[in-house]
Amino acid sequence: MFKKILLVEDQQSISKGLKSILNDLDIYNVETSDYCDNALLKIKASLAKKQPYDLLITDLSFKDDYFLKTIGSGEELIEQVKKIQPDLKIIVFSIQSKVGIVKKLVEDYAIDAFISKGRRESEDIKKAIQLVSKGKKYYSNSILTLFNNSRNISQLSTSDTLILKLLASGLKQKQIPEHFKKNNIPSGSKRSIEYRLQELKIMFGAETLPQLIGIVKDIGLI
Amino acid sequence: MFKKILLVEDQQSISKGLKSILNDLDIYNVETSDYCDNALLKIKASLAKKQPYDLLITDLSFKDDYFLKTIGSGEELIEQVKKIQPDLKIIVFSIQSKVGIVKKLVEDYAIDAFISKGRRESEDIKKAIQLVSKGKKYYSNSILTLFNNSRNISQLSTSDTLILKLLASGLKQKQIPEHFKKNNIPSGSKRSIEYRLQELKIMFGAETLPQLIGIVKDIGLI
DNA sequence: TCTGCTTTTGCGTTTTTCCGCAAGTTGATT
DNA sequence: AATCAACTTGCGGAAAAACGCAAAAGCAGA
Repeated sequence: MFKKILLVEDQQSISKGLKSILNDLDIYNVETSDYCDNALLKIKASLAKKQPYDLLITDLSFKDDYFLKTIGSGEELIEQVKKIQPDLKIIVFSIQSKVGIVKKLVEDYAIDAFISKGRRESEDIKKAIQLVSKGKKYYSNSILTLFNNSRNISQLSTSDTLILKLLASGLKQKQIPEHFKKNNIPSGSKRSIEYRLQELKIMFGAETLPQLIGIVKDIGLI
Repeated sequence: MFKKILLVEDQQSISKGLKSILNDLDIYNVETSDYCDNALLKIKASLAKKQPYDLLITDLSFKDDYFLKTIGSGEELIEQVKKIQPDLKIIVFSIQSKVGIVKKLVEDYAIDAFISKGRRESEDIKKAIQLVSKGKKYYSNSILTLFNNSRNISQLSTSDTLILKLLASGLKQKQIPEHFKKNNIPSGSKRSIEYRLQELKIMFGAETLPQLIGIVKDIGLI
């Protein structure tokens, strides 16, 4: 199991919550940092002292509170960390599972786990920590489906998420073309909406529209 | 604003999180209790000392850790509290928004706010506290729709939630009759499923099936 | 038991969604 | 400029969902 953990999270409540979950797993040596620059400094310092961390748990988005910050997101932090300590295990714990970012994290930075905040987060965290400590990967369920297909899912366009939001708000899919036209959004023909919903279903592994909405709600995409 | 608050919540992480949200509102005099019996004792004691609480924030479900507990749920706690201090404002903060329980809390015990944990909880909490301090009520969005209709929604049958779960899991609604038959669940004809989905849509104020699934996901019903 | 209400069920029609086909568009690569 | 792949769009038909109607079943209260 892990011996020295760094937790990077700016919302105090969440970081406290995570700590107590870690305690449940008999992990107590957890340091915290509430912004990325500070986290990177800590990692550098511990490397220099030859007492490196063996796990980094980080959020992706941080409040813009600090004047002197150079690293603004968990993504950048991970990029920097990989340069100085490539073997450090990384678990990302984020509310915004933007498909493109997740894909980049998994494929380019080879993060060891991705957990989306929300329902079942604590179970997910426990699972993730146990698996990662054994050298395995863990990606929370709904994220997993994103990688089970050949398509390029890096960028969900804003109009894709708009379609999903409109559906979740009660519009029938045949009403969406009208909405697109009214707001001068391109590519809004009936058949295009159908096509894109089809693609979205494939992308998220959904069989039906109701399931698709359920999944994107679970992921936190809308 | 409130001067003396009691927070009843057994998960330490959440109670810490709530405290920090309260701090954002410049509220610092918050006592906490992690099980119901203890909470009731505190309320009695403070009444006796003529320094009563003016707000109670409580969860509904608690872990079964304590040997000597007599009050096992937030619901029972509220029932007891109403007997000894009827004017105490009550905010319920719970993950399980079982429709029947919520309805009972609102209609029978006249709780001042109900917030379902999950997306947007901190905003909801802030809104709730501000409104309740002005003597108003606040029920988080998705719960509200439950009360905007004449129907008796106290009891969602288990097969109602089953239908919703099956839909969210990707079954087409025409496949549901087969599933009901296979598992010997009564009232599973195609037309019945249609009828009950119709009722559920009315109940939750949904126009379409995808929206219905979105709503029950938000509520945490499934 | 009778009465009135809700739920269940079947049937048939309308509406909506789904999807194949084919032609046109766009944008990147060679 | 030619090419290729992905996206857009329209048309039309198949599949599924939505819904009105009406009969039957179930159930609670007078």
